[in-house]
Amino acid sequence: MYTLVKRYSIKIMKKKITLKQIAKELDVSISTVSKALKNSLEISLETREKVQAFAKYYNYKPDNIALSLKNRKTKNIGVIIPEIVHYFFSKAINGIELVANKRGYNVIIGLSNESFDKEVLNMEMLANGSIDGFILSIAKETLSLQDYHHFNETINQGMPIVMFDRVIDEIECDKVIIDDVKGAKIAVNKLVSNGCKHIAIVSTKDYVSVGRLRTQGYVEALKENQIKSNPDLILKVDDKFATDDYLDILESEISQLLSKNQTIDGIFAVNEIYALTAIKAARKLGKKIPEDIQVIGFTDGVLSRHSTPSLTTVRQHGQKMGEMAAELLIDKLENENEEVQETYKTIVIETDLIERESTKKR
Amino acid sequence: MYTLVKRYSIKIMKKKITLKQIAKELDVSISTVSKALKNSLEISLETREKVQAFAKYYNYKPDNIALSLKNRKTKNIGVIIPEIVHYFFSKAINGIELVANKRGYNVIIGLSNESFDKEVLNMEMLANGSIDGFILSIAKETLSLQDYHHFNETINQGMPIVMFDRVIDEIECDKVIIDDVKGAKIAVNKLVSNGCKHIAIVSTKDYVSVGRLRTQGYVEALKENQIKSNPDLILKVDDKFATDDYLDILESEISQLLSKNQTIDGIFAVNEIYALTAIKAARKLGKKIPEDIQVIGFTDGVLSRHSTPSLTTVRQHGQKMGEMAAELLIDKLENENEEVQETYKTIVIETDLIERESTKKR
DNA sequence: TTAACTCGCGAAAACGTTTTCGTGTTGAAA
DNA sequence: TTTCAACACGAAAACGTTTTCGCGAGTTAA
Repeated sequence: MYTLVKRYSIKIMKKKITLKQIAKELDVSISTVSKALKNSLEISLETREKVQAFAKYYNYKPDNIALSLKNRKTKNIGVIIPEIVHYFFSKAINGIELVANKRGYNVIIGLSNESFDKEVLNMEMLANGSIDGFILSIAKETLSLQDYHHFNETINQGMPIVMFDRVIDEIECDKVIIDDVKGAKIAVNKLVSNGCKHIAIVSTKDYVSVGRLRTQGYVEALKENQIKSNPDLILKVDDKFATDDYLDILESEISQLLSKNQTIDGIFAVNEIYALTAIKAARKLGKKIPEDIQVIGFTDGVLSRHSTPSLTTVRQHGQKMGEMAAELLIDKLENENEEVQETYKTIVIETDLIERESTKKR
Repeated sequence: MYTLVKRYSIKIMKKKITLKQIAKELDVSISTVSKALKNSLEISLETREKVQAFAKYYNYKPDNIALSLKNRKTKNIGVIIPEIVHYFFSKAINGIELVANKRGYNVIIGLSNESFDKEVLNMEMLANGSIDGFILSIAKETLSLQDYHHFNETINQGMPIVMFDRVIDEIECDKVIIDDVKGAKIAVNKLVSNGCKHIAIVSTKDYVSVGRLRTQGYVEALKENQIKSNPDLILKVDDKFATDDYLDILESEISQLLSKNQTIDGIFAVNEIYALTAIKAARKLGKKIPEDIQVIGFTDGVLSRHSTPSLTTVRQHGQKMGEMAAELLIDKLENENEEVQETYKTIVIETDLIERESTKKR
């Protein structure tokens, strides 16, 4: 890494201009300037035109901070997510930013890195006036600690929260989720109708709610198809094994599962990495995908589309979830006055199945 | 998509408390409260303790907006990037957020979606007091239009900008870049020393500076290795073909290149998608990777690691770039007073080669 | 001529801080 | 007793807006 340094001469700066300066220049009062810029009929046409011309020339724009202080609202929304280098979450932010921008709001990002402390810190940092409301998805550590005081305190302060994807039932706020159980059922049903008799699942430990719910959907779907669920076929791995450093451990666990249960002909994995690792492990054991084993992953991402074979997935619509969350939050922000009786919505986004090469064509 | 609505009874809100309210409750002046909370010796120990206890009980925190107005700084930095669902940019944000948070700053995200208008709009929206400075990477449309007035205006207003990755030489500001020419040379040299005689490049049109520079590095590296560069082996595709909708077109272009030049035994691609598509096309033509053709991609991402064969890449250190950009910006923000003679730095981050399965082991 | 009105504008408060500059009270030194 | 410093605190300005209210000058109607 090296550095180049250049020196430049001083530039004539055109600093931002204020109402006060305009007033002084034109020899009128601040009030008059303010009203003239709003085209108030209270001010004579002559004065209005003079002020507007001057303001335009100097490219006057009201100061956001002063406006925020006056109006007691910032037009910023805070987004706290576990990580950003992640297809689903970045898609969600994309959706949030889209809607926020359209409706005149800015988006402030805070990353919890799945840590409880960082989540709390980030929220405290933003809750002191920087934003009007939160959109968030809860850190895994918070979920396992089950300490939700920071959410409740924020809500009690009168700051609205919208949770998405990783939510907690007991917290009273708007929520945007997918039906994990149903999504898992769709996947398992697909495997069954594609002829699979012995379907395994690669899931996370139960404290990650999405893992728990998807496992539940798997079990229910089997039952509905009159297939006896076999505990040996349920693998719950520690979720840290989805990070690159632990891929080997993940692969060997899946490998063991497949070796001990040679009859497995279908795998449902609760995320992309698990699914791809399962395919890798299966291949090393001489299995062909999808001929010998068919694989479906939950969570659609770039990997699914570009892997070979490409992966059949349950699509989560991250962007849509972000959009809905933003709409929900801004609706609440802009109606704050009238409503007395609070109502909270939970929006459930439908999942759908993207069929690719890891399942058989029918 | 369906919606559940729940109703809850009204909660007793603990709204945020202000200095004024504390002052009133304790029957002292606002100034006294302010000083007491800062533990100023001007205030008697007794009063200080009383105020601090009260403030702690009511969880007093100074209002950020009021502080911003008073101090004329927001402790927010604005980040404008072309897209966020993108490994490199999300890594960069990760780095930015890391440093910003550590140094007490928040990060406001604006997405240009590669559009000039959105870039301008986003910057105007944020420049009116919401932030103290910008970190940005320029939209492709802006690069092709070569209209940079918004950057210059922002800088002239006295608001610092740090550009990263996609930068413009003529703009006077701090920059964080990689040495694209050098990175390309590293890749091509690797192919040459691995025995490749006929190396092709899959690049973008020249107005995308990184494409142009990497092509330049490719040409120079060939020359340095006494290999005559063959124009037929240089494919410059429209960069929109990197989006999923146009993958087929991209693939057929690469296919043609390979069919017409059967001697090709090495491919250097300026991004991950191009590289993976090249592998796909080559395989369909019966070529084995890396035995028949070795492939190296610029830009390391998730796909490179998880594809089969995994892809040898030139790593770009997106996170590092983000971190450096943030440090640079915040350094500038916190030194604003003393410096008169402006100096601008350009930091060049070294690239390195990650060897994976798409090149031969030596 | 006077009362009532309209017109055009300015003063001031408010939002929540921080900080400078008083000011009244106390105690001690002269 | 007088003088002066130290002490403990308050008033007010400032940051940049918006908005309510008041006020003087001019116009109209009685």
